[in-house]
Amino acid sequence: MTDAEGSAYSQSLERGLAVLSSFRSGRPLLGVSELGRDIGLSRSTTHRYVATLAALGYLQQDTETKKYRLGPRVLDLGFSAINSMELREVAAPHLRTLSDETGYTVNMAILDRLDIVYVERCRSSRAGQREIDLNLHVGSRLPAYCTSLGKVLLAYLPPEEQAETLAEIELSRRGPNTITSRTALSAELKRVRAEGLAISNEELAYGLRSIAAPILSRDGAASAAINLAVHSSMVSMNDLVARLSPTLQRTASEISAHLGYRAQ
Amino acid sequence: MTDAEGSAYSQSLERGLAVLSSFRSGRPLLGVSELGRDIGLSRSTTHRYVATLAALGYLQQDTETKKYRLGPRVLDLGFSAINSMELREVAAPHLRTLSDETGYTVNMAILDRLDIVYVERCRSSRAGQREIDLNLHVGSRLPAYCTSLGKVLLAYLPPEEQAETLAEIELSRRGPNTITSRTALSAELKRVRAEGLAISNEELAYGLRSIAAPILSRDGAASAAINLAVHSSMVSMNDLVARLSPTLQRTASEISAHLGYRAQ
DNA sequence: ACGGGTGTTCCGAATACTGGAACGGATCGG
DNA sequence: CCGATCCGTTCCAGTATTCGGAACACCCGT
Repeated sequence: MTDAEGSAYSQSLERGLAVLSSFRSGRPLLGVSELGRDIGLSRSTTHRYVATLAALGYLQQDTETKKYRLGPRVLDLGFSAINSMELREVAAPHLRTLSDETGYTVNMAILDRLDIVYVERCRSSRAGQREIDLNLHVGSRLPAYCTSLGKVLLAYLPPEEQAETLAEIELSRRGPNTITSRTALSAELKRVRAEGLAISNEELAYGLRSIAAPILSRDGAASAAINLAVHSSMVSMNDLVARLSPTLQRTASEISAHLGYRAQ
Repeated sequence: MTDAEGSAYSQSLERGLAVLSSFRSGRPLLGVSELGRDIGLSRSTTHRYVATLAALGYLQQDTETKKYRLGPRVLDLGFSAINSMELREVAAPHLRTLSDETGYTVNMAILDRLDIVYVERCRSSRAGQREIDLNLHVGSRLPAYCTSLGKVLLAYLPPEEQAETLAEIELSRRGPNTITSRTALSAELKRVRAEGLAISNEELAYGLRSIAAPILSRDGAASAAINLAVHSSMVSMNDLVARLSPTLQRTASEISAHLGYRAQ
């Protein structure tokens, strides 16, 4: 096991982060033995990582059970990540305006391999409205291929990268209209790229419609995408595209412009 | 340098996390040399950590500048942290209701040593209202001693722990009414504990008023606090306490009850 | 009292880590 | 055009750091 990953690699760091990553949702409290079993390390080794993480504030030990939970220090990391995006800062006020003007929920997401990751979210201020939730919040992940945000982001990938990505995607059915054929998806992405607008009509889940537009950076790449999400009982597809897409696209262009993008 | 921290400590993990932590707000793009200088490591050693973090998706290399930025993987960590709190899930709907009822911004925070960390935030839906922002969002930190949330959390600390914490706090002036004497703060905390309500009248910043109440867990400790924040031009102090504190405290009690707290 | 679970500590062995040196590229100013 | 100087990256031998088995103290249900 001399150098499987190349010599420029820190085993300890990888293992320590593996410990940290074991604390996903649904497993908030973990013990040393349990963690060791998960990762495949002895209890003593695991304990050293855990102790280190605890000393640094990334983990906290529960005084009763002696098990560990994530510490507040971990929040810092996550939010440095979000805030290090000038993107988000620039976009936030535009998104709020868009949400207020339309009365619908607005989201912004980036692409991480096959997933999209929500980085900003403005819920509709319209009280009493049927909420589309799915337990979505900043940081949530969804598969790219069946969301309007994801399709925009995929569409603007450089050709080779897009091909590689598409090859990895597993096109499982998620909603009534999920695209399950690779050729159909490829064609759809071409269309999205041409129009600068992606539409998802119940591709992710029943009752869920959305349209999305790209945020373009200085070099013309899509660094993020924004969408408008509505419940199908509230807005028809025609209405969504005809009435709301201009506003959405205008907002996207404004944000792009603020980020230094110049249309040629 | 044999064992400064005790033998149960992983140097590599600490250093790797130090690399990650260097990416705070305002420094989104860092190079290997720069990082090495910050932490006090050679470029080669730093590079190994950086390469490891990049391979795992915690960092991304900018193709142009060859510098590194935080990767989406870091978001996962932060959000596992937040979501691993049943606290937050239980509280969210109550906070939304409270915000809708009152029309003001509602926050929830926990204590991390001398700071409070926001873990949930419901902005006032009342359009056009003067926004109190200070660039606050989930994950933001503020000093505990000059915020209503912080004073509640400090007030409910076990006596010894409270004493230790107070000893560490630096009481620098932040707003017109910041408490800058340790004895005054101690007396104030006693009052807060007795009343179950903390008030901050321009202690953190000019024009900022808030009241906060504790969320109590099964063992009677304050696991979090919630507040109502208003602009001083909008609501008088009397109004805030007389009209809004009952609603705030009721909401706090409801959340506490949901978490298993039983008043005796 | 027992067996099996836990978190924790200790230790010698060994391996994964360290940092100086060197390479290749980019960017600068002369 | 050319050194000078920064950068990220790779290589390497020496050793500090990490490894995991064993043992301890503790808690539990039997």
